[in-house]
Amino acid sequence: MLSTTDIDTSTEVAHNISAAAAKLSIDEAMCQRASQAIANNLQLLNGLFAPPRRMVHAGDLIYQTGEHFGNLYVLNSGFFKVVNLSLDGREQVVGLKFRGDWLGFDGIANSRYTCDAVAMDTGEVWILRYDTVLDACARQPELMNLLHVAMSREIARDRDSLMSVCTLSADARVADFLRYWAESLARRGMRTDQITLRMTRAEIGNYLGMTLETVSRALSRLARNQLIHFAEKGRRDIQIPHVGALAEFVHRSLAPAATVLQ
Amino acid sequence: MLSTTDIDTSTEVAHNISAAAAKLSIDEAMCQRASQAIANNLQLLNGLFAPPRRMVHAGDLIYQTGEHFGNLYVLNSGFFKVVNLSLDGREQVVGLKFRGDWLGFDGIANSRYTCDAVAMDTGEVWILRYDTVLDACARQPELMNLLHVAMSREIARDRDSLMSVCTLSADARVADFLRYWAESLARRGMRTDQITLRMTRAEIGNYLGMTLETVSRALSRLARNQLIHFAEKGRRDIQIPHVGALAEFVHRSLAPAATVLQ
DNA sequence: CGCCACTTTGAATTAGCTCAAATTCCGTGG
DNA sequence: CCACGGAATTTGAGCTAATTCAAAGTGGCG
Repeated sequence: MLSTTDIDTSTEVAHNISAAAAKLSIDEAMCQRASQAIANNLQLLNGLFAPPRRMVHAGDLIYQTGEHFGNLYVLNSGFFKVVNLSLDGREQVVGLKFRGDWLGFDGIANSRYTCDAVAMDTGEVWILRYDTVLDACARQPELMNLLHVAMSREIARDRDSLMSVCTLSADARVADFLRYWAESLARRGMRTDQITLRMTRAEIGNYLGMTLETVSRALSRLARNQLIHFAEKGRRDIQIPHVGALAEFVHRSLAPAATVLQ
Repeated sequence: MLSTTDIDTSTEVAHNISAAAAKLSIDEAMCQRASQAIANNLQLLNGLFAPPRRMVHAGDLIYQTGEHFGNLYVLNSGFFKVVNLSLDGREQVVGLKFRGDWLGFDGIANSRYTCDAVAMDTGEVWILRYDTVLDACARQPELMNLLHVAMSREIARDRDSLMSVCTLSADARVADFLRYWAESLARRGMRTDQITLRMTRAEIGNYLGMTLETVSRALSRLARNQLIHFAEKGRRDIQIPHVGALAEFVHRSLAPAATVLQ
């Protein structure tokens, strides 16, 4: 476990806790609402812009580091990864995107995209010209809010990723990754008992800041402890009998000693 | 070094490289422009809103996890940290903020702030009601752009943080942290040859995903190798003879073997 | 001036990495 | 439909970077 600095937060701690709880607890009703909200948002965008669509397949680039910025993208279906590239050749998966998510915000600041956006499966991307969106925003407060909420979510999610990488053990990080993936599906009305990872162990490891071997070992340990099961054939399909158990495991793995994986 | 997945980016690689280069190279002229741009932005905001100001001191909370969202904050002076809290009590420094930066974007998505924003020194914060900003945005494209650019920057910066933590060794991470801090000062027209860290080793370690001892050792190694010097008295003040040398060290530490710190 | 928080440094331990080999999977072409 | 080959995965063994634990040193502030 890594160090946690002691930062003064004496006041309103109880308030904090209950608010933080809101980050986590995921139930059926919430998922339905989330799914409906995503559908509504897509409908709103469709009504406003009737945007051109692009079908993509695994490996297709939506946009690329250094490319001139001009479009934002909204994902109607599919699974996508965002890959940061550094000068010295490092590649880092910094985000995963699903139906209803936006792509391209990183390009606004410098009129160039600062990462690659890559499809991990067949999907449909809606293309919105940023200029057009801005114009519409000025007239449609609802749209402006939608846009800001999307950016705000991305900021909050990125921070959670950093916290994961900085504070969790490898096993917990993998468990948390699966929980996040399942939860992302749940919020979009998809089943979560059986999920198909669209990423290799190497990609997962890259995203989580560990080697592919460590990912493999962590998955094996989770399976040995019944937190997940592999489908008979193919190790890309993973059964998650109870998503809550993964969250619980992450929590448990923070406790000083005692009950961890075998 | 951690794994880097092989992701297909065969096309336009040269384009990528030069674009990625733009992320890094920092020169005098660029800093002057950046500093001027920040001043202009602050002036614009002041003209539009004449926002109420708040003087803060080290340790003061600007806002707190769970608190109802209503304001955005613009930093006129000072140094600030953003701290993510998790249900289970983990604390993670997820961002550092300086003059011209905004605080509070994380609150837009769920009408509650999802982290704490804390002053690390004396400073002045401008308080903007989000409603008011939205109204003004609808009439002032320039303001809307300003806001989006600020959010976009934050997204891009968060990704860079994640990449640092995931791909760099402890020594390189500390060096990169110092480089980032110095560069942030440079972009605001402040001197960078002698900087004062406003964070304890524990806080730096938390931010970088390592223990305070590792931070201390890394700083000692950097000093031993003349990349930095400690002021005669007090280990909070650090001299950086040549910021570029830090970037070069980070780069060098990525090379398979050879020349690393002693 | 003395306390307390922060920092440094050392020694021992360990989580996760590297290297290596065996196995499984999947797409392709016969 | 099946055989083949390359890519992905698993697992083991040894190693190393970073952690933990401990103790001494230092500095700022009341």
